[in-house]
Amino acid sequence: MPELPEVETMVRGLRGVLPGRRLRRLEVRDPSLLQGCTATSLMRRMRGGTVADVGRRGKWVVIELEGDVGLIVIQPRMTGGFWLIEPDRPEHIRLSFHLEKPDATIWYCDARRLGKVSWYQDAAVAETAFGRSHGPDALRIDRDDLAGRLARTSRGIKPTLMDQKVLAGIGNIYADETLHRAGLHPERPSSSLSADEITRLHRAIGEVLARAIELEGSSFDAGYRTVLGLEGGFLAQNSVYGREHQPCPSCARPIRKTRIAGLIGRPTYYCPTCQVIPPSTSRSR
DNA sequence: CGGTTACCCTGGATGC
DNA sequence: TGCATCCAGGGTAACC
Repeated sequence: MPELPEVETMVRGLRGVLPGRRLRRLEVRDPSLLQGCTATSLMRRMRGGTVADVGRRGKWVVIELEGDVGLIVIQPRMTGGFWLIEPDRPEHIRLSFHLEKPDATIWYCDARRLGKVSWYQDAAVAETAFGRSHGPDALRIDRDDLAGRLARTSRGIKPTLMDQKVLAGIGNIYADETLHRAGLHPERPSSSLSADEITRLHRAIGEVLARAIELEGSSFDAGYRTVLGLEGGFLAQNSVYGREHQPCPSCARPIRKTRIAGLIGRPTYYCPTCQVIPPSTSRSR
């Protein structure tokens, strides 16, 4: 579920609590999430460690420990999330961070278990691993870098925006919102965008993500919540995602829901009036 | 190599 | 109520 704004919200929540705290014990309740390390080795390493910092790389949550303890990287994927409080006691707990002074527990939960947890020796090793599968962070990429990356591919602009190797952090919701804000059809070949369109798109990415972070991300159903168990407010103010048949905020014509090439089984929402493919760049369908 | 699809998992919503 | 079906915010291996 979580895309950049949801992960950023998790990280901000954790950052208020974890840095400086000593970890009495890390409990791995579901070893199948671990990548490249065993539950025993991870628990042994973490025991007694002190958290130095919590950060975000794309959609990764990075928890760095002091000394040579290394760092834990958590990829929440679709349904992963953290809980700082006990509403009842969350379901689907996969990791428990048992803190001390005062005693407290932070849970990492993941209903669908698609998320991943890994351990890295140090920040440089983690950075290298990240770089192998990711481009620049969507909040930091500059306009010309984005332009160069789009020029290199003819696939639809939406699958390209969601490709973490191109830029890191955008998923299905924010791709749709960004493209609507920029007035671009999701199937426009990436390399067909004009300089002006790229500038618009770059600006829309920054604006949409910043707004979503302010509103603490997007919640629906029983999915994503902030670390305090609260719903994010973005989907109450967004333009297209999840709004099939509802009026476009710009032109009031109905939003359309569809499926597009390159994105298997995932919905795409757009405004057929505000987001059109110019005749010169249309592809046969 | 670029682009696309199958598949990983499971809970919740919807429909009959 | 019970059961079947569909749906989902991500990512990667494998395929054409």
